Order: sequence, then structure tokens, then C-alpha cells
Amino acid sequence: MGRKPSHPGAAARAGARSVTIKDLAQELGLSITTISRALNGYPDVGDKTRERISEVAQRLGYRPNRNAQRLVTRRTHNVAWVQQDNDRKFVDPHFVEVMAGVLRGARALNYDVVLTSETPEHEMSVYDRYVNDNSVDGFIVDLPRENDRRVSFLLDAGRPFVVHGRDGRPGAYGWVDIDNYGNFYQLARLFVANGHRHLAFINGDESFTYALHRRRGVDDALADAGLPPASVRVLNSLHPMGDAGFGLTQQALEDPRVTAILYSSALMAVEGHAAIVRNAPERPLAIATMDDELHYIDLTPFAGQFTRVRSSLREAGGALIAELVRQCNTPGPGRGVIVPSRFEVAAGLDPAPLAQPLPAARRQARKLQPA
Amino acid sequence: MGRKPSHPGAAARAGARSVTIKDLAQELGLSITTISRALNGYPDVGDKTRERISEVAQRLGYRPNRNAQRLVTRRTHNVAWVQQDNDRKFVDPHFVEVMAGVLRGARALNYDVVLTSETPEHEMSVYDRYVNDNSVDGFIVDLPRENDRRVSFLLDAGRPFVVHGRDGRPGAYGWVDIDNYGNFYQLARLFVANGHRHLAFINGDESFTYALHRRRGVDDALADAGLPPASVRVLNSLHPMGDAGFGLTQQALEDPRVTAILYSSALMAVEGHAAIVRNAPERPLAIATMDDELHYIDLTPFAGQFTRVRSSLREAGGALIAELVRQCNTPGPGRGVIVPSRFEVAAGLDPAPLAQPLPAARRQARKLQPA
DNA sequence: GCAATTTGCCAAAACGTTTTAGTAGGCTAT
DNA sequence: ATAGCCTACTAAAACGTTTTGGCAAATTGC
Repeated sequence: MGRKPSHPGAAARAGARSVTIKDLAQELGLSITTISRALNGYPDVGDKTRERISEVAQRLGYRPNRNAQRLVTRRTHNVAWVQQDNDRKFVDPHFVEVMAGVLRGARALNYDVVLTSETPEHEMSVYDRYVNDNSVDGFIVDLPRENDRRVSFLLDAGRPFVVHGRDGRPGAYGWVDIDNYGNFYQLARLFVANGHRHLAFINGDESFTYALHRRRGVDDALADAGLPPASVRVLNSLHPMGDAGFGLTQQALEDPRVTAILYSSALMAVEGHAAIVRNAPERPLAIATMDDELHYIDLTPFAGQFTRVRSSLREAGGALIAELVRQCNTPGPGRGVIVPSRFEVAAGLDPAPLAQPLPAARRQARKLQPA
Repeated sequence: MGRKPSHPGAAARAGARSVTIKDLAQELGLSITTISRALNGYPDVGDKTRERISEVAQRLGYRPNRNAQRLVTRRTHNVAWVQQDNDRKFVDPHFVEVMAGVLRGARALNYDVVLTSETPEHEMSVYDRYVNDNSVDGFIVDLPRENDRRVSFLLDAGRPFVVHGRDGRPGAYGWVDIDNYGNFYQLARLFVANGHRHLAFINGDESFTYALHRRRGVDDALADAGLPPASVRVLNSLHPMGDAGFGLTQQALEDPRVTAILYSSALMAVEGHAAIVRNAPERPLAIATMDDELHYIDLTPFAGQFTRVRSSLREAGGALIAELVRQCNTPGPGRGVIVPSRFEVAAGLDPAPLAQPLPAARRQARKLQPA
């Protein structure tokens, strides 16, 4: 601050040289080695000297040139997030929520996040560039598919990275995930235990592992309860946004035997609720949804009506950056982290018309009936 | 690619030295000067030599070390976006939409975006750091208030920056904005011309200039038409997300004289529509909204019913990064850019019950009646 | 055929740090 | 008294580029 150039940009281009370690050395009559070591907390600097140095550094507004540091230390304190740019994905609120968590964590850990979008065709070239030009120390990979090419590439390149979700491959790599399989196994089991025999499951795109694992959880729960596969009708929303929740719910309602609907996202659950209110306000239906605690979506109006599996995506974001930074600082393979989920079971799980408020107390859950 | 380290991270930390300009020089029996000049397109390199160089560079997978380049050129090809981290702002879909545009443009211009979130209290220290440690070449500033401190700081620091919106100060700086004042002036004028005498305006937080300017546009239009200030009831949503649109619309409906509602965001308009359908399905109402062409929100169901002022936030994002890069490359002050808006006037502007489909043809707009 | 110009290349300095390998000088233990 | 060891500092190299200033050889102009 201080000087006022005639126009913005002048200082950046003209001779607005910022204060360097040499300036400090000159001012203090010390070598740049001592300055550097003092500022970086090495023990071989006298207490009085260290104090003089930090006083002058403060006064002159010294900030080490990041690029010089990066060049010599080979650490950038930058991580990359390469987002697919295909019009719809980017604005997915789930992504935004995770990103918010990552950014907050990065700030705390003194890392910066380089965010890039690229079309699927050129996506890998961005990874290739970042790996080879020393732009970043590591990568965050979101929304993996099975045997994701990004994971393959980064494993091969030997760079730190962490996946939000799992890509199904064996072997160690860094990831942060909820127990998608287990959560939906439990959910389906719970509904079966409460007498539901025909479920609809409005899931995401099962070419992504998160949705695939949820699907398997539901399928296995039904199979383990001795119910036929046809007990669940799975409807996939390829675009998590938009009107998928509404339309798919209407489809689900076509089967009169369906007494419960499971949603993979609160966004779709809320829209689905609207569809139910509109098309079948009197029909007894139980609803469960994954609740990622999106800051968009206010589920409080549905508090008593939706059974929820809650897990904060923002928290997952924090875990992602934490594991990535850990990898950057510690030799060894990446680690997997499970983020816990909390079940919040609605007051009554058995079918009830949504349009009416649910009675405060409902009868207890029936026992699981083996077929 | 190629070598397979025993675990991820090994290569990054261990001796996986990437190929440098010196390796090329060695391989080719040339000086590093010639390599550098060849690769950077200088004319004083023979054609045959240049070809040999790029062939070998290609074969060895040479990528210039970005940090070495940054150190010597003093250009990072990075720009910063510092986002306020206060739980709700970050997930604002308007922000995400602009960011998507910025990222797409940045990719095309070969720039990277460093995204940071910080609490309002510490926000300025991030700017301070980025200005002084050579992390970035410039800044993108979103959602300005009047006399925004970020603009003051960056003007003072003399760094390239561009504001999405204007902060009301005189003097030259870089910005990209729509004509908020003019758009809402026209909108209000149009409604008055169609006989509406009592409007509701569901606006954003007027401590942000975008909302303030819209408010002024509406106020001035009514004043110019000779209508008293009380002709418009302004309701401000401090949080653009959530249920603001629904609740504020209910408030707007309390005044039975209101025949038209103006919305500052399609998000609120859609919620408002739900409120109207629910609370006053038969009431004649005309609706207009700013349409930022959010990829979330599907306005097609309301195509005939909403009068829209359309302008793509994603496009604005592209203009932002374009102007910022221009500033980085050209001496001189920043420039202002107006992004155009398109009016799409609904078939019938005069009051009509929303619950019924509008007739295909309506009578012509009445002439403006001076008071 | 010779001077002037152009062409094609290069050595060395610079960017601003960190790190390595020291070195004086004072202190301790014997 | 002396060998050995701390303490507090430093010179120089290194990181991997770009850029400056120059210099031979080839080409051109006359």
C-alpha cells in the first residue's frame, strides 16, 4: 500500500519492485542466509538477531516471493481441482458444497486451490500439464466412475491425490467417502422391516460409483430379506439438477403397489414431494433421502416426514484437503477415510398420506418377516 | 508417465526429476538459450534447428517449469478469486454461474484461477498476501458494495483487477456489469405503460450495488411517470437462497392493490410463483424477473407467463476474465464493459390469473396515461 | 573482392529464495 | 593448556527459466 500509481496495473508492470530478502540483509547488515533461517524458524539464529530481523521484516512489509520459494523447494502449496465443464455438472450444488469445505480447509492449512474447468475430451491434458509443469503439489478428484482414468493417471504419475468417493479399484490410494453401500443397505432394510414390500429408488447416474454402490446396497438388502429383485423399482436421474426429481417421482407413482420412495439426493426428494402433493396427496407413502446438508436446501419443513441419512459434504471437503496435505507432507501411500453418516428416522416409517401432518406417535416398527 | 513408483507420492518427493531445458540442450548439443528462444517463437533460430528442438522436446515430454518461468518473467498466469466464506454466499448459484464462465474463459486464455474463501474479517489479508507474494497477476472481485474496500485496496496497490458489477465510485477501473438501472427502469416503465399502478419489487440486498441500482431504476421510472413513491412496495431478500421468494411473495400479496410483481432473481420468481399458486391462484398478477440464465433453474414452464430480462451470467464471467487478462497485458487503466440484456415480454402483461393458461393473443398494450 | 548486413547461435547474468557446507570464536572438560 | 564442542553466523551453489549483449559465419551489395 502507500504509493498511488496513476492507473491500476502500473505498479505491477513498472518498477514497483517489492522488498526482497536482500533488502533486509542490507538494512540489517546480515547475510541473506541468516534472514532466511531466522524467518523459517531455524534454531541457529540468536534470539536478539531473530527479533531484529522480524521487526525489520514487518516494518518493510517483506513477503517472500512465492515463486522463488516454489522453485527451490519444489513445493507449491497449491492443489488442483479439475472440474468437468459440461454445462450442467459445474453448477451441481453437491460439488459446490464439497468445494466450500475444501476451500475452508485449504485456508486453514495454508494451501491454495487452483480450480480449472475443461471439457471431458481435453480433461486429461490438464492433469498431464499440471503433473509436469510443477503447478501444483496434488489433486482432488471428484465424482469418480469405476476404474476412473484420472485415478489411473495419477497413480501412474505418482502424485499425491485424493478422490472424493471410491473408484472401485483394489489397492491403496487416497480417498474420502461415506459408506454409500452400507447406508442404503440399512435404509432398505429399515423399510422392509417396517413392512414395505415395494420400493422405488430414485438414484443418481449409476455410472458414478456413489450411485452404483447405493444401488447395490438396496439390492443386497432386499435379497438378504428374501425379497425378489422386482421389489424395488430403480429410476436413474442422469442430471441431478433440473426437474428429475419431479418427473421420476411421477413415474414411481405409476406403480400402485409402491409404498415408499428412496431418494439419492435431498434436491430430488424435495421435488418429489411436490410431485406427490400434486399428483397423489392422499396416497400413503414413506420417504427417505440422503441428506448431504446442502446449504441450498432447507429440509426443516419436511423434518418429521423424511427419513434422512445425513452426512455433511462440506465436512467431506475438509477431510479431502486434510488427507491430500497429509500425503504431500508424508511419504507413503494415500489413505482412505470414511466420513460418518447419521440416521434420522422419521416418526412414522410406514405409509402415511403426505398431505396430512403425521400423528405425533406411531406404532412400533414391525419385525422383519423372512419370506 | 511411464515409470511406476511403488506408491503415490514417491515420485513427487523422491528423485523423479522432470526433464529440463538443460536436458534438451545436452541431447541436442545446443545452448539452453537457443532452446528457450526456439520454444518461445523467437525469429533468430534456424528452421531446421527449431524443428529438431520441438521434436526432441515432444519426445522427452519437456514442460517448462512454471515456477522458474514465473520467477523470471514476473507473470504467473494466475488470477485470484477471493470468495467470502459465510455459509450461505458460497453456494449462491449466481456466483457459481459466473465462476463457470470465468473458468471457461481462463482455460481458453491459458490462465489459471486460484480460488480462496475467507471470512469477512480476514478477507483483506488474503488480498494483501496475494498482492505482495507474487502469487497472482490480478483479481476478480464479485458482488461489490458501494465504495467497496476491495476496490480501494486494489486501486491503491496498483494491481490489475476487474469487478463484477460496479461499486459506484467515479474514476476508471475494470468492471463488467449489466445495465441494472436501465433494465429495471424499462421494466417498471413497461408495467406502468400497461396500466399497472401498484407494483411489488422483490429485490436483493440493497447494500449490494446491483440491487441498489435496480431499486433506483424502478423508483425513477415511477417518478418519471408521475406516480407516487408508494406505488411500489420493495421487499428485500437478504439471502438470495432459501425460502425468501416464497415468503416475500406472500407479503407482497397482502396488499390487494398489487397487480404486478418484479423479481430480482429467477430463483425467487419461481418460488414466488409457487406462493401465488398456493395462496391466490385466481388473482390476476403480472410477473417479471431478471433472468440470469442460471443452469439450475428451468424457466421454460413459465415461458409465456414471466416477462424476462435476460442476460447470461456465464457470459459475464467470460467478459470478466477477458478484461482482466487484457489489463495484465496492456498498460493503462481498466475498462468498463456492459453486458447486453434482452427483454422478453410475456404475451400479456396486464393482470391475469396465473393458474389459468394465458390466451394466445391479448389485446395490445394500453398507452401510457400521464397522471 | 571487400565491406556491410543478416543469420544463427551462445555465454553469462538475472529472478529471489533455500540449503549445504562451512568457519570463527567462545565455552567446557580434562 | 588444549582438544573438543557448542553458538551464531556466512559464502556459494542451486532451483530452471528468460533475457541481454554479443559474436562468428554466411549472405548481400557494390
